[in-house]
Amino acid sequence: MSLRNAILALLTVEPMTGYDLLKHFEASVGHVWHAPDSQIYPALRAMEKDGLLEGTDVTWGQRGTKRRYAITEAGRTAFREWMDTPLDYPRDRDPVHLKAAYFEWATPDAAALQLRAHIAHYTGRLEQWREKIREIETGGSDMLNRRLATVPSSQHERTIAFKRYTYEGMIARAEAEIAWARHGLALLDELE
Amino acid sequence: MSLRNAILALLTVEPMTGYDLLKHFEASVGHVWHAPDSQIYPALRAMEKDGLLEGTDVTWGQRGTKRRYAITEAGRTAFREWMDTPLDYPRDRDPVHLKAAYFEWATPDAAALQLRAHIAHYTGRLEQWREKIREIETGGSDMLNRRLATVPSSQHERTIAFKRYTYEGMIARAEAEIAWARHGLALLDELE
DNA sequence: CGTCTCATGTAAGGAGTTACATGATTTA
DNA sequence: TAAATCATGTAACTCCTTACATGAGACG
Repeated sequence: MSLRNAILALLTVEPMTGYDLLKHFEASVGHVWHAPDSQIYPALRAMEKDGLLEGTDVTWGQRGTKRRYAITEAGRTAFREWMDTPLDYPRDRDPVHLKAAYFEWATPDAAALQLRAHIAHYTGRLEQWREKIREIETGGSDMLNRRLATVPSSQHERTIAFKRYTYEGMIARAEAEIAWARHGLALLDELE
Repeated sequence: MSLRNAILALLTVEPMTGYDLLKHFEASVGHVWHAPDSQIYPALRAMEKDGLLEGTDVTWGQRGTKRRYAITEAGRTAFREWMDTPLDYPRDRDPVHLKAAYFEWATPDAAALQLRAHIAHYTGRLEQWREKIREIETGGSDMLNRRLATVPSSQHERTIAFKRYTYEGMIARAEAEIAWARHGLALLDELE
């Protein structure tokens, strides 16, 4: 249900088309929750059917139309409810650590390569998340600015703080992963 | 494909029935990769069909039979190949952090409750992973001992080191999650 | 006139969950 | 003899991925 709630979260700011949402998934929420077009469009139709959204056709250019979705009161309620409900934690299922447990079956070079890929992966993410925090701090985040415009200024601090807090968590995790992988490279050296 | 490889990893030690595997998933690999019976049994049949495993019916009690699966040479090769191949990293999709980004929509109490649940979740995992490391260190891990019996003693150090390394990674991650959630609780207090 | 962006889909398949089922064997 | 353990499934469903498709509008 997280996809639906990610969509609801974005639509609390303003009505959007599927394409708008797609772009926001790529540019902002996507750093925490990815969703491709093939998921978004059907989800929007289903959510409209369920009364969480209301879609209206908007003309686009000469002949074209696009569908703009607005969150309904039921949608807002559902989102608030989800926000107040504790999540289920899925059982652990971690391919990277599963593999690391059997590194004696890999060649040392292949193992090292994979640890370096792990570092590269999280280093890349780190950059992106740090960039998001920079955007938040400098007020350069479009989506956040539009969101702030919809809430009383007494809520601005909270709203900003939680976005920042989220990315800080992702960064801390990435740093832990990088440290672990570096430790693994050292271990491979030692064992050779 | 990780499920299949987790199964192959276990069967490199000795042939097992679906039920044996199920128990090992609950007790050892399951701390890194969970799999329920409804996944394991069909997977075993499919893997036998693909030539990765060879199943033989074994009598059990008076009338019963059970099927014991042994890894084939093709299975061993496939496992080694997987071990040498870098993983694809899935796109980020993290419900906890997604939610944290919109904590201003939750009541402060509900947000705090969820952060405490986060701490409780990872504290529990932490205990289990620490216990696994203790088992490894004291030689109290059945599965590891049986695995060690199948490899030359020159490989024992590596084999043990990687198991330990894996759980250390899980522990580091859990500690980062707990620290993040505590930070979140402090933040909620501050903002009130 | 071509290419990029905007716009929206379908279809097949893989992975995993939940619930529903059944029956033999061992052990207390 | 009852309960726990051993043993093995099926069916429906959700979520997500990958690939395949199409077409209009804007811009240079």
